[in-house]
Amino acid sequence: MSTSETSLSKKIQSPTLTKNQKIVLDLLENSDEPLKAYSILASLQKEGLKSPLQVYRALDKLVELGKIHKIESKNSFIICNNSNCANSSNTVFAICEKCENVREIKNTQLFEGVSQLAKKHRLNVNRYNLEFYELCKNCKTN
Amino acid sequence: MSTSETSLSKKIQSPTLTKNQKIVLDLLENSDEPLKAYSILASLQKEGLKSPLQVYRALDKLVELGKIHKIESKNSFIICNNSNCANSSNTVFAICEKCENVREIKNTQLFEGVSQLAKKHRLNVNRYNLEFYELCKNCKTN
DNA sequence: TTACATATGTAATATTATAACGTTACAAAT
DNA sequence: ATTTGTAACGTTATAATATTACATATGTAA
Repeated sequence: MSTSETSLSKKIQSPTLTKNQKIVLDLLENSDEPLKAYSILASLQKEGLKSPLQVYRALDKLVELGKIHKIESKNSFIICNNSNCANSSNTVFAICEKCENVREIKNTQLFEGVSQLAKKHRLNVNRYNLEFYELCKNCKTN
Repeated sequence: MSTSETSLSKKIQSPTLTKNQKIVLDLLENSDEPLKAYSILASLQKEGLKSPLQVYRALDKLVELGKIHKIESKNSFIICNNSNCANSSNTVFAICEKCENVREIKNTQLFEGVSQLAKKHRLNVNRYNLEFYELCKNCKTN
C-alpha cells in the first residue's frame, strides 16, 4: 500500500522538488504562521539564497503544486495542510482581525457547500478563495 | 420620503466626502474595471492629485465606508454596486482567469448561504471575502 | 548528441504601500 | 470667541513587494 501510494502521488503532483523549492517549503512547514517573501529570503540567506527572485520562483512553483497557499490579503504564504488541495485548489482561511493569525480550514463539507452554492447560482467556477475574518480564540478571551 | 431617507443614509454612512475622496470615487464610478492606486493617481493628476498617499488615503476611507472594494488578489479597487455592502461588508467576486475581468456578485441568497455555511461549521465570522475564479462569457466563446 | 523544457544566478528596475512631518479646516465644548 | 479635538491635507522620503532581462546550467526525452 504505502509503495503504490507514494509512487502514485509522486507521478501526479510532485516531480521532485529542486533545492530552492525544498528549503523554502521546509521553512514554511516549520512555521506556525504565514511568511512573507522577503522574510523567507532573510531566513534562508544562510542556506545560500541571495535574491528575491529565487524565493518568488520557488513560491510560485510550490503554489502551483498546491503545497503552499498565498494569503492574498496579506501578501503571505502558508503551508497547505489540506490533502485535497492538490486536486481542488480551493482555499478557505480564517483570519483574525486583531492578531492577524491565519488558519486554513479543511472541512470537506464546507468546501463542498461553497461549491454547491456557486453551482446553485449558476456560477461556473474553476476554483475559489474564501477568507473569513474573525476574532480568534485567543483574542476573544483577552 | 426622500427627505428622511436622505438624511438617514447621510447620518449612517456618509459624512459627506472630501474633495479627494469625491474625485477618486467618481473615477471608479465611471470605470468598467478595477483600477490600481497608481493608475488612479496618473488619471487624477489633472485634478490636482500629486502623491500616492493622497490616493491611498482616499481609497482607505472609501473602503471603510463600503463605497468601493479592494480586490486583494489584484491590488485593485472597484466601485461597489451592492447596496448591502455598507452594512455587511461581505464581498463576493467572480474573476476571469484569462482576461482578469472582475464582477461583483450581489446575490443576497448567495451571501446568506455563505454566512450560514460558516455558522454551520461553528465559525464566528465578522465578514468574509470570496473570490470565485471562472472563465467569463467572452473568454468562453472566444 | 541534439534538442527541449525547466531551473538557476545575478543585477537592475518596476510596482505597491507606508512613515514621518507639519499644516489646515471645521465642529463641539467651554 | 477661544480652545480643543479630530480628520483630512500636502509633501518628501523610503519601505516593502514583485518582475524583467539576460546569460548559464541541468535534467530528460528523442
